[in-house]
Amino acid sequence: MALLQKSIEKREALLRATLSLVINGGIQGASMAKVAKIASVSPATIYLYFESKQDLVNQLYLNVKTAFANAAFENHTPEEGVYITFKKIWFAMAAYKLKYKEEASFLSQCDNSPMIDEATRQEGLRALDPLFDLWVMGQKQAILKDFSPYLLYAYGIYPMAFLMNMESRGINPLNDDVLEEAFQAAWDSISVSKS
Amino acid sequence: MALLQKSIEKREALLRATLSLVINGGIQGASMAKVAKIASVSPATIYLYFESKQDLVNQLYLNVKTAFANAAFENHTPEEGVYITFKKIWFAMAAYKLKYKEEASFLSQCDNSPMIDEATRQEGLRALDPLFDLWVMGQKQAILKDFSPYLLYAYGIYPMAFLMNMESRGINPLNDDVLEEAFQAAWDSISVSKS
DNA sequence: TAAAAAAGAATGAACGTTCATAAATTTAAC
DNA sequence: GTTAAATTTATGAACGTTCATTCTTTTTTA
Repeated sequence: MALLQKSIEKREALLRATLSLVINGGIQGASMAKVAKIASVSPATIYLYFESKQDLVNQLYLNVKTAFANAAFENHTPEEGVYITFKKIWFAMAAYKLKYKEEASFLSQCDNSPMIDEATRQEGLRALDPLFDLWVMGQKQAILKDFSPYLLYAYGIYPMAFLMNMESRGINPLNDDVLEEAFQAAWDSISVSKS
Repeated sequence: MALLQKSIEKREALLRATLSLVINGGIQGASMAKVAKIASVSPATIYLYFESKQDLVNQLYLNVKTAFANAAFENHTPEEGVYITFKKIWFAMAAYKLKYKEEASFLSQCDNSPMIDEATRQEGLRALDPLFDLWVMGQKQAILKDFSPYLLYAYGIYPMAFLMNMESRGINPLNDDVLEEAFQAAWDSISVSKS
């Protein structure tokens, strides 16, 4: 038990080391030697926990994506209606990204680069299933536009990544007012207009 | 003159080679040796045209970003009003991204990774100045929401990158109808609602 | 023939990964 | 309950390769 605990800690230290290196220098900035050094471990030890560098990065991706989804759906209560539920998810996602900036930056880096296996990417996407269910529910009730789930995601969620990037670089700081504006824009883009 | 022409061609061959390697394997997939081979040139020759690998990638970024902006503002006629002008820009951008998928994929890869110098990134952003002018114009006329330019960009333009990624992976094919829907979502998100 | 451009070979450093070995832990015997 | 064998876990050095870049030489151009 103590052993298992120790193993888990070492595994997580390796994942954390990889995360911090990737966000600062991309995947080519995260060499196995550097990862090992930061995690206070021999390079060879990494291979007791991960098959390869690719496996290490894939698992990091799944880890972070899952944590993100867990945060997003922490108080998931679809019975409260589409608008309230979406708003909760949206702000929970924003809160996660603001709290865990490194993780958020890593995820947005992964989404547009060939760094992650396509299979792993697909697996990660499944963590967002509750959101896709909500799309369907909203469309049945004629609250959400009759768009493909990806189009709804592109406008409902994806822009957050851009805002977080700008926030991280200090270009466009986020506060509660800006967040409210952003949410309003998201809702206006995906919801059926009331005119 | 013939020499200059030849030089320009060789330079462009190098940029093209880099582009195709980066989009398929990220920046670490684009080794100088591979770039040289694809451009039918010795590795040493690259250094007659570019200072370093970083310089090569930076210049590629500026090249592509400029071409993108040129396409976006090709028929730029702000005197036609905010809505028409934005719609023209939006569809011109979409057309460029659909026609030059490799370039579009490269740009979206650059935007979320530390692959490009911050200074170069800033320089590239300036190519989009006409769009930012349009934001101001729209806000003065109370047509566009009173958001920061980045927030307007996040919802007006940025989602396109996501849609193009999905299109490229064959996950969510784009046709004229989907494009119209996407534009509608963009406009609804950034424009003052008519209620 | 002088200068510029390009080539290929060579550079040391860094890469991901593996190897033989050493330390730590568990198991088994008494 | 102690000890010794067996097994697991971890190591640092070393592997062959590939990296970005440079050096020397050859080819092309003016």
